[in-house]
Amino acid sequence: MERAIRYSQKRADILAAIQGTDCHPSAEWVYQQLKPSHPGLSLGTVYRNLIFFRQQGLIQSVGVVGGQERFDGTLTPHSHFVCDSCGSVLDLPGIHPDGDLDQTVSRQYGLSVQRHELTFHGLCQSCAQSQSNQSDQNNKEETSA
Amino acid sequence: MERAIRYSQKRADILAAIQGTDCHPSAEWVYQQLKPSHPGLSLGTVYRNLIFFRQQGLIQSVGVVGGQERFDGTLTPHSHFVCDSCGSVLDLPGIHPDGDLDQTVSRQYGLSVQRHELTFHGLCQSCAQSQSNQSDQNNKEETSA
DNA sequence: ATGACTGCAAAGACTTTGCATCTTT
DNA sequence: AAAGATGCAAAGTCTTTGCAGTCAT
Repeated sequence: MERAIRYSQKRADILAAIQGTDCHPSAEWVYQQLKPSHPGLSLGTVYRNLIFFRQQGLIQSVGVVGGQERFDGTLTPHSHFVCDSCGSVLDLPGIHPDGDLDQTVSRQYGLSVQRHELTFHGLCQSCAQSQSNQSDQNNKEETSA
Repeated sequence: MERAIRYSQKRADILAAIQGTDCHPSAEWVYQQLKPSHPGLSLGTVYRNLIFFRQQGLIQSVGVVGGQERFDGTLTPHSHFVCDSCGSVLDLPGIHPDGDLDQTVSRQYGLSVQRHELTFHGLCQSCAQSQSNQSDQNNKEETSA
């Protein structure tokens, strides 16, 4: 017998929160986002629904950034950029390897490849800027010392 | 003043353990591996050295698999395969995107890209096999019931 | 001797889970 | 009414950290 699925208002709103942002939220972010409209919301419920949505294929995980798992409501193929300074995650819509790559790797290595992730790391625009300001200031202090 | 670095035997052995395996070990794995030869080893020391080696650029992180961070002593460009069933991590030496890709993304999106990771997911050979055996058995049970 | 490294254990952070209660169907 | 979903809080995992003692230079 199939297990029935009930769409509570909270469940729907948790999914909508993920799908309605491009910040690749963590469980905590979703919880804080919905707390005003759902005062009785529990963090455990958010976690349980994230697991549920991922099992249903409605969202995917972007991986763990700074100790927290981050999620993505966009399912079309795309890559990600992770800022190693502030932890922000950006979509890179145009960037993705060939669709045949999974099959190529499967054959070449005798594996059953189902998907791949291409993730870039570095500094986002604002972190790169503040870091260069920082080093400007350090240089100034060094030379004036 | 530069901070002096002292190479204790434990530190050297922790690094050697990582560099001497292709299993992409976790902190716990390194700890269990070295415990026989270093009975007084502490897990905290392993963690501290992993952080140290990564800062020194001697190892890199493969990311978090099944809740545990996994490390890699191989620094040449290559991709990884993660088995979503057993959590094993494999190197894919031949597979890696163009070297220019980081620069392309930097320009296209106004970011300061420093590196990228290409990671494949699916089932390793042995997990794919046992899973197909499992479903064979399930089919048998269903049809005979 | 100095300062870096380590062991130990406590603390921290994130996530999962058991159970009673509430909701959806 | 039945079964799924939730709240709450405890527990579980992995990792970090403070402090006192040890070790390399």
